[in-house]
Amino acid sequence: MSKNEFVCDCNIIHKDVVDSTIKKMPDEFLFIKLSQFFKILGDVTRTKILFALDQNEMCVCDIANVLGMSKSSISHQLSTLRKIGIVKYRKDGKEVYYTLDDSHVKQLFEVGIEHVEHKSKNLLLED
Amino acid sequence: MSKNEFVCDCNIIHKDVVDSTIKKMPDEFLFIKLSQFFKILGDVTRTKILFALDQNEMCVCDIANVLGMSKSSISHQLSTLRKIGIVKYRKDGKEVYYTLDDSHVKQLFEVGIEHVEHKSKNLLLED
DNA sequence: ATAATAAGTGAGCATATATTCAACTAACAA
DNA sequence: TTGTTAGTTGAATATATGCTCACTTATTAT
Repeated sequence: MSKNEFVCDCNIIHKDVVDSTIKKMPDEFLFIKLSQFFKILGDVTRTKILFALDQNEMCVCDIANVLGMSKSSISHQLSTLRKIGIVKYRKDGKEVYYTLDDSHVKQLFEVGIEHVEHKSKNLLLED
Repeated sequence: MSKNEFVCDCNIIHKDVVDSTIKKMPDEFLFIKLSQFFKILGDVTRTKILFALDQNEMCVCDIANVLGMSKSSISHQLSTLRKIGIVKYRKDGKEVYYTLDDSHVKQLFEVGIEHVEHKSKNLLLED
């Protein structure tokens, strides 16, 4: 009787595969961190903000104008991005200037765009 | 009077920056597709499933056992992953075997893990 | 000091979504 | 045929989250 029979509502079909995969799985903490990071990129507004900041340093008002959204919503999102440390800012008078603070974001965009373009190409071929 | 004054509840601080950034922004469709793709990776369960499938081809029951979750929840998630085309499957008798169907996922994991490890290193330094 | 403006923030609302539960289908075995 | 098991699916529930609104803070100008 294996432990796993108590965990899931089905029998183990391939015990060897299951066991070897479990051994290779990183710990819970990494998965939580990893998915939290991807979740940040999983929102249109944040994706746009990050893409925009990758082009230029900008104040909140600038970003709001580029995206055509309210200062408040942008500020809320920037606060999210600040908390997980992928943007940084400097104050200058009344304005707060934001910049990208993560080299990985750019890399992820590149791979992500490659994916999107690859998939839309497939879509065309499927027609 | 610029168009943008009607779009946002604030004045444009840096019209040149705003305009040049707007020019560089890809169209809405790309942002939607891009964030949809990242959103898929922004869930702990899906991240684990994809990581597991990157190690081995597995049936639903196997995956459920590896993650310690119900068949039903895994099946729901696999359906999501199928719909956007990042996993594929083959039927063999009663079992359905899933595999990764996207080379980009692996790349994204690598960059993502790099990010997470970089950030946790920073966390240690800040103490 | 007072007014104006950039930015931040908490509450509330609307929407999205992850899991559970129960019912169902498909394939195999006795 | 009947029972068993792998997998799927729809509905319901609980939770998360993005935006708006109203208010506050900080800074500058008059």
